[in-house]
Amino acid sequence: MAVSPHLTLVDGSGYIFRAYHSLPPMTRPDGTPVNAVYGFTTMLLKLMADSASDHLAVVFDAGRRTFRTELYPAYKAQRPEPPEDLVPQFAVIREAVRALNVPCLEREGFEADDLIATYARHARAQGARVTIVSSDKDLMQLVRDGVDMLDPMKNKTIGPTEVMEKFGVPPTRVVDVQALAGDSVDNVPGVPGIGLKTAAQLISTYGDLDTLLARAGEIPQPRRRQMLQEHADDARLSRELVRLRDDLEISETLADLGLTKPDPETLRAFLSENGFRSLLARVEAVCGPAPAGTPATAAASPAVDDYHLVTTVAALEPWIAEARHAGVVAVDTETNSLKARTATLVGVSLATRPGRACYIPFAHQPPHSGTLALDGPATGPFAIDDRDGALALLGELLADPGVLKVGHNIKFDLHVFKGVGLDTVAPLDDTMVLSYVLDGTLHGHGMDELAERHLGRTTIPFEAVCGKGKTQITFDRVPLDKALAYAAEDADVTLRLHKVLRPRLLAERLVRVYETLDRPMVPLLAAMEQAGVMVDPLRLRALSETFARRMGDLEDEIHGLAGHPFNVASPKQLGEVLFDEMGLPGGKRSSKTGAWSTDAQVLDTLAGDGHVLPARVLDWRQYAKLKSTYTDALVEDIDPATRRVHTTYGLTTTSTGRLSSNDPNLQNIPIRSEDGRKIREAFVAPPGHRLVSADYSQIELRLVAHVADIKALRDAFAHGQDIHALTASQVFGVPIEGMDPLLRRRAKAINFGILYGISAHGLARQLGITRGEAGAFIEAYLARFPEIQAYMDRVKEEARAKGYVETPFGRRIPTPGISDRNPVARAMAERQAINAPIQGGAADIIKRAMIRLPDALAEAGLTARLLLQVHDELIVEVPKTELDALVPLLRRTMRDTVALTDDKGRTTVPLEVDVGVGGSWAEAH
DNA sequence: CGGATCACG
DNA sequence: GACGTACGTGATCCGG
Repeated sequence: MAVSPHLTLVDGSGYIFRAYHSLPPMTRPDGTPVNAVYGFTTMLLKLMADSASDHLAVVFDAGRRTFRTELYPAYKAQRPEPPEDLVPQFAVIREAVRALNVPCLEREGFEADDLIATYARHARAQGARVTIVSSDKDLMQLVRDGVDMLDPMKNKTIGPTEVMEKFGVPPTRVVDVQALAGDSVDNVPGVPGIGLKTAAQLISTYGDLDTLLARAGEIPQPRRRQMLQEHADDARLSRELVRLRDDLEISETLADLGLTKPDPETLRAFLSENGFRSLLARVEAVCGPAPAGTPATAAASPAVDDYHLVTTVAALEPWIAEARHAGVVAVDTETNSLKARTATLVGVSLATRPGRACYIPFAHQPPHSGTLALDGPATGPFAIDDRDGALALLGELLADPGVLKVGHNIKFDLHVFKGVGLDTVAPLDDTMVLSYVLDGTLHGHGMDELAERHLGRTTIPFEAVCGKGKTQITFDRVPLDKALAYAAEDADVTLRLHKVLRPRLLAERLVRVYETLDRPMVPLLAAMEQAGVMVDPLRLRALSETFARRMGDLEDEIHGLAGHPFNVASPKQLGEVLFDEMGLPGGKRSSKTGAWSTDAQVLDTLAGDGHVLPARVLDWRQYAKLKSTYTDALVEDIDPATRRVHTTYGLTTTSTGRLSSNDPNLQNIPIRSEDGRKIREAFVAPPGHRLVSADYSQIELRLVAHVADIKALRDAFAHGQDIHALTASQVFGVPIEGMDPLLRRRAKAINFGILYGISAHGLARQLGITRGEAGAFIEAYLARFPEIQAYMDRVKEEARAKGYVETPFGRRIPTPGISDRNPVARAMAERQAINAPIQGGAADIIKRAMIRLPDALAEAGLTARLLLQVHDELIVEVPKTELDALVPLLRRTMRDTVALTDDKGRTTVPLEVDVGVGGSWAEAH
């Protein structure tokens, strides 16, 4: 059966910039930067593997001058030059495309978009389907029946519906809308005062641009009418600029663009030259099997994986010996649950070198069949012959100081091993943490994703082994042959990832961050999770009842006020009651869904105007939140065996280096409201103990004073002054003595704004003042503390030049959006870049203190233990008898483990720690 | 499963 | 008055 051809056209420039900005700097041995080359190559390889299309071409821009710059010299004139380390990569990327045997299309005097339009038209004429790979909105005008787009950023297909969402008109009218709205980034003039929304509305009303311009006199709004009449020629010019030319002469026919396998030797040569060793391993997959006699590459591994099932201690012994001999072993556990602390150990896999691994079953069930005996008697073995003997051997290996244990998210395995009495796993490395330190949140750190990315290997998905949804089985029910293939691969892949990632630490100067900040956190967090915190269920249940009663009363009152019952928890129904039925003023519709907004800000304004219903809903919401998220849910999270709640900390989740806490989240337990704070009374110390809470005072502002080197702030901190009052006195020119509390509150908001990468709008919103007033405050602030502006400029520049920013301790935080063409997205990336070293620096400091603490406690002979971390606060459980010794020790450890110093080692800003003690968290705080 | 809302630092 | 609003998280609920 003939299948219609399918042509994929890749917007090469978009791909290049995406590759460049999504990867940290990389260089090949001769110093040439290659991060964009590498990213581009992997993206194109992935596209070739995933795409169902049989024709492919990559289209490039040929230069800056095009027929459009002839027409209108300002067009795209303010585009910044590409980063200097990207320029030399353009030529290499064209080499990459050629090495992959993919045609490159480009034409002097035209943009890539025009070639794409032209080739798309020809392909359609020959009955082919077309997919354009790009996230450039300018290409959306080409979408039609048989032509769609693939946005590689979001991995999302763009068809007529998506174009309609973006522009408010069908693809055929996109150029008209763009002609009216213009584009400040590309210098397309458009008509002043008309943006995307208005343009779409006008075009929808009048049909097309020419009709609109002809009938502009009918526009009711005087200003809009005048603008349209005065700028009609600008609109026509704009249309010529944005409309793509699809009538270029073509140099290749559709047949010339047919997908062909690359020549393996050419491809190998290219990959070797650029040092893409991990990609070399994929050449066979891309080009077909290598001819006999091809020399093995550096990343060579057995052609067939050497995986073994180990069911006797006698068979296990040589594996342990092999691991000792190698000095490195990858370890992975299989369990019947994702709750590591309580999971049953089902099996363990070990990998001793790439491609060689074993699986030791500990608790597999006999195969399950509906009617017994139908498959004959179940035959073993389903577990290793001598469980205790095997665990003893394994325990020695795990504790052997001469053997590095490598795991992927090894914190999970530490809990599982602890569950079978194996307490010591050291030394250890974690490939998930390595990946996080190297690449931050540029991509996920799951093993499957990393295997694909770094090894070009598609791993067996868990669901392929255990199924999913209702029919999912636990791992102990998986037949041993499948369990072996899955589990051994996990250990194998972990070891291979370690070989790729560990050397990058040194090359990219991240050894210190990994070794002194994140790796030591792994066993420490495991111990904190294991310890848990004691929670009093009676206290929580009593609160639940109180909250339920108040909610019931409020609900009755709300329904009465509305005149009928409705679901108060439904923002949709509430919005209809408030704005459609009651006709209250001030309704805002969300731009996305068109639903009425009913958030606290909106309700608070209405309540302030004397409306009772919104005020009651605010109260109801507070109780609903406290009850469902905390008092009800936390009771369920108490482990009956320990009577404690055990959270799980995320070490590789946040963009800045902070921890996260989940299942349950113990980093967002209420404190700001009176009712909410009561929940902390349920977090208690066991009999004979106390909880101690110690938190850093103003740590992020201190970091600002340090990184931006602000003399006035440094002095204020050095002298222990009230920092917000000082700010108010500087900005508003009032004395500190007898200050108006309103001014101090405003200064405090400005200080927070600085941490967040201040904007007049954000500050205005926070303080309920006008944008102009907020702007004036910021101006006054920057005049008083001029170093802040220099810091912000410096950070933005660093982000643009390197693609990342750094904390004072060397942690790298990628800033992928920093050169985004969309000014809103770019501004957000800039604020993130400004905030990241501050938030991340504070995270580094508390991590250092946490890592130091167990040793400090041991040296002092104390048994107190760390239970919780909440970003700038540590909660420790301590026997009453140790209290007097612990409090000063904890304070000193947090305050003095890390010092903020200048390049001569002098302290720039001191740290301070507030400590509280009590029988509950509420009391201690 | 995405969006709205709201708890924390 | 075009664009959309401060930085970083996770849990719960609704509604398609």
